[in-house]
Amino acid sequence: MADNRKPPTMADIARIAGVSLMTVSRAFKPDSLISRETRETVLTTAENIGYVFDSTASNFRSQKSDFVAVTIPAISSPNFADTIGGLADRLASRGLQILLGYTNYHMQDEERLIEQFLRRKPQAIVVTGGRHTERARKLLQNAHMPVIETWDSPSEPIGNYVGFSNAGAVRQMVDHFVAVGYRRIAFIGGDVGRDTRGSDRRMGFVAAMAAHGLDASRLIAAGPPPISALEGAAAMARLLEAYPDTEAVICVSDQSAFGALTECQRRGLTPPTDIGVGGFGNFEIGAVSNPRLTTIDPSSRLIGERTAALILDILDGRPGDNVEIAPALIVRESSR
Amino acid sequence: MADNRKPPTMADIARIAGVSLMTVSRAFKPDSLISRETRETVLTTAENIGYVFDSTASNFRSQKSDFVAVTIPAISSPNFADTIGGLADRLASRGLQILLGYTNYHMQDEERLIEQFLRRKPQAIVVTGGRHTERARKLLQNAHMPVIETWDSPSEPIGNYVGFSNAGAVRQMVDHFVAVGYRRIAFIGGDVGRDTRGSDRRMGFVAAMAAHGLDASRLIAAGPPPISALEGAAAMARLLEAYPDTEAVICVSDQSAFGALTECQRRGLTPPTDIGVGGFGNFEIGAVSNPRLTTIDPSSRLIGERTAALILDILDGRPGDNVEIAPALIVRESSR
DNA sequence: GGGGCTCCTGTTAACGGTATCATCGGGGCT
DNA sequence: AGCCCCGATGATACCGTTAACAGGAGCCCC
Repeated sequence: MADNRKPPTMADIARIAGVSLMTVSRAFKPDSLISRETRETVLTTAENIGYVFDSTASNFRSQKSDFVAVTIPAISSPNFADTIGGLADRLASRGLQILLGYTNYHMQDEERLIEQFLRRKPQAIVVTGGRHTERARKLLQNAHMPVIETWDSPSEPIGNYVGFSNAGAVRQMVDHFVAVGYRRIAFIGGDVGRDTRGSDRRMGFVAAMAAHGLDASRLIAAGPPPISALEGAAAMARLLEAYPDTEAVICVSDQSAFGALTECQRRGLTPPTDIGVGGFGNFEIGAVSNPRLTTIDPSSRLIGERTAALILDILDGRPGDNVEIAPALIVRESSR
Repeated sequence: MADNRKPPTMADIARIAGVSLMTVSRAFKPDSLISRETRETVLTTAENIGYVFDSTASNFRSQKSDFVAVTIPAISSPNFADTIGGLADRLASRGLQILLGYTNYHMQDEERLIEQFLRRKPQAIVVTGGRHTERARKLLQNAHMPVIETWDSPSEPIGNYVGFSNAGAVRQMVDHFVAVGYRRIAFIGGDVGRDTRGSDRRMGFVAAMAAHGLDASRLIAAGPPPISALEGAAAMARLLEAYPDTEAVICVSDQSAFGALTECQRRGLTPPTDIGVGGFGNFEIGAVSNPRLTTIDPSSRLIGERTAALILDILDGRPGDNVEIAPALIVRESSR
């Protein structure tokens, strides 16, 4: 309990416990060769003098950290939070810690984050999406560590990926809408060029409409992503003014879909008969809204878990296979 | 571009650029004593050979990291996400990086996280709430670094705090409800003993009701925190079965309040006349629901910004003052 | 009795930066 | 001229842990 100037080190423990420094070090590694009682003596001594293990020194000497670096667009999105949760839980069992950063949906910020993270020599790096700045791509390629892209199914992956085609997911929704009879269908999303997953969904919408021989020009850009429920509502208002005969709307997220829904109701339009509404993400809000929202479930948590498994596979020298997640269309009362 | 076995170090740069190792080191510190052109030579060389700065070695030698450790109950809560956002943005300007962990509303998990984080020798540690395990308190007290508790106004702070009285915030809501005429008021929260901020709000409810001479026995525990909208709806159903004459309900969060609201509407009760509903947190959902939710705005982002400022004050040797945040009551259409 | 195990412990040398102090050239001042 | 100061650079030691290797004790088996 003595409060000296310097915090105690393993050398102090060694001296007090009457063993060598190396023995102290071994006492802190769970699977190392050391007798039960020696370990107990060491750990007790450590506890007594208030020793705190120095991860920095450990990482430095062994030339590898116990970090896995992860970048996501926004902390506050429930989807990405679920992914992080699955990832963190699975990695924790191996003593790996998440180093989390968010990009604000800016590739430039992502590049900066990646650069910062690489300085820590993480065991692996996980990024969201398959599009990055030129420099970021180069950094990742030269990083000499597992690189996992998530939430997308990139045509030219840097390393591995765990994700799905955002365009394909929206196609499912369009197919459903067309099948139940909607024809004049619109799309509400964020501004193009920032949120690449949102852009992909928009492109998927256009392609799917074209495949059905339908007009795909009803596109509303609601501002920089992520677009909120309020922005979704405002976009819905603009949509109905521009195209009053719109029969259905597909939104880039459940958040915005919920906003669009409330705007419809404010105007006396009752889903699903007056208008069909679809979202994306399977957020809780879509399950409690009235009517509940038709949506796409991207299996956010599963993405995280599979990413963790993939990382562990690669680190253990097993082959790391890309994972194609199959997003599920969930039909609820907001569409026929 | 040569892809040797070992990644290049400062020594390699020094050799190639024809300067000493120490000069290379200085070239990477922004405010160090080095001529403009020497620095440029060094940095260019570094870029050419694909050098990546080793933060671990740097932190190790200088015996201080550029981390600030932060624990929050859950990643997915918009409130904590905003706090993290404010904190991270302000700290980034000083090159400090957030080391984030979540406790799942478990003090035990928090203790484990704190122990893990302290091994990294962060510059400061930020925890959510003012209640911790005995051991966690001790660890923090002995940590020899700034310790900030947030989202609470602890009676016995470990170090400093940036927060508010959760009980006091709820008192404002009760006062408002009573002032506009509600009397038989209930409270919906999570199970007691886990989420201490939620428990504090519940206690604040009971105390405030007592102060008005009103009965405070209508307390519904809706499960382990955080309680979702669906759980809020279920709790509302139970509440109305147990106490059909309830005039108003205060919920521990906007999420649960929104669920409660939908359950009321499902039963044909129209706020604010048939029943009053209040939430907590000023989430977006309360601003887009119909009717919009009366709530408390805890200034989540401000908490993060003030926490960052407090940390920088202390690190710079300035006096660090505790910050009392004043949560604002926002009256909307869900209450009279 | 000796060779070859296994199990445990110790010795030594790093890992890649930075703190610290020394050195050196040149300009301004007395 | 002599002195000091200042900006720029270099030499060296060292941060706390672990990799790698070297024993030594005890045991089994031929």
